[in-house]
Amino acid sequence: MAKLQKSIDKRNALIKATIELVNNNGFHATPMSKIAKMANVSPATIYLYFENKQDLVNQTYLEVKTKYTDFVFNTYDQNTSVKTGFELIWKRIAEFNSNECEYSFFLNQCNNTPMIDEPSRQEGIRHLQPLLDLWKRGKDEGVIKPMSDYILYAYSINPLSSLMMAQKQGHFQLTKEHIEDAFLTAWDSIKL
Amino acid sequence: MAKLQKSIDKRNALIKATIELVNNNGFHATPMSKIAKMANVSPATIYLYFENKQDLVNQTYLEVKTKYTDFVFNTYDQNTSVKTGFELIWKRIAEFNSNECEYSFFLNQCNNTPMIDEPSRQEGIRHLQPLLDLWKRGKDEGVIKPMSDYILYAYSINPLSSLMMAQKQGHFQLTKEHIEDAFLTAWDSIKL
DNA sequence: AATAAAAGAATGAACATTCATTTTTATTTG
DNA sequence: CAAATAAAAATGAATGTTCATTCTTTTATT
Repeated sequence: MAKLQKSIDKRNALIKATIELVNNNGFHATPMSKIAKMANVSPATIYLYFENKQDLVNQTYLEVKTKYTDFVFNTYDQNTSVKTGFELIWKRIAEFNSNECEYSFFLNQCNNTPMIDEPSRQEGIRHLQPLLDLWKRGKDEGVIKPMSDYILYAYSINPLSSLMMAQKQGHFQLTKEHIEDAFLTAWDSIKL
Repeated sequence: MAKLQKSIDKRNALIKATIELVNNNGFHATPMSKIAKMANVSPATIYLYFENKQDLVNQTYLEVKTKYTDFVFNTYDQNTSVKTGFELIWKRIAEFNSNECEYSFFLNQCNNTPMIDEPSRQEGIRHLQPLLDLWKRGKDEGVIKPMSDYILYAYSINPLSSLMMAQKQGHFQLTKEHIEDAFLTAWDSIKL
């Protein structure tokens, strides 16, 4: 195997291990030694790839956030109605939450704890720009309530995280119908 | 001051310090020594009031959750329409989130991380029973969508937490109008 | 043979918890 | 009521462990 590929594999294994361990134990209860063990690597090797633990978790966050937004905006087409555009994005988010539960859970934890440092957090938010642009257009066209983006987000996107969390904790099983209901509810709550 | 009173004061100071420090640093980045210092107490004293760190944070969680539900259901009257009942509860939750930001933030962090152990988490959930009962009645009367309580919660209650988090991070300022908008949105999203 | 990557063991700091004393409060006795 | 004693509460320092990070040596690649 080529040298570079081997390095990438190691880095990926480290990031994967970080996600799994942090999801189960939280950032501070996840020792570097365990991350190393799970990635089949010596603790010292982590420091060839990352500056320190904070850097490891920051980079993990940005990597996951990038996977998220790449997936979410992949099918998005700017040249549609606001509603259609929103539906495309929303359903991709739902799909991601459902299929990539580990990633979603990790992002959720990052968003709700002081685990990630501020610059990385800011950069993570910037990835959502296409959705904010769509909402801007929706407000201009008078089809979306003229509310703060934070409120729109809180009402239409965040519920998906809550559902995912509830599902992860085994409280119930999300079905296709749930998703359809939830989408209509989301749209109802932001449309004019 | 009476002896017992003195003890309660110490315990309260410890719980207050725990909330503040965990809010800012997270559970595992909050050493017992700092909690002790902030409460003006020796580290050893903590162990007179709590078994260990996990017990301290579990008890803090239940205490805050109790404050929350006591406040939230205080004005609630079962003998009203479902909508009125929901409005009473919802607006109290909004008020609590807004006025007791520290408590809300703490609860939010507890709900989104593996910080609290499962039995305490379960007990915390049980406190919400009156709201679940109201939803049951609403579904029976045909005024609330026949969806899982988790979805109802995700759509009508969780957004408040998101807004509170956004506000705490200084992204925007919640006003009376925001709250009113948000309530209508919440009701729209669960009513039939 | 030279260089780069990786490893395991070592280091030192931070931490949760306990221990040995001291201080405060309550109780008994003259 | 006051002095003496017992009990409880509180403390600062000590303990043993865990951990992030670094150092030195070994292994793989060029």
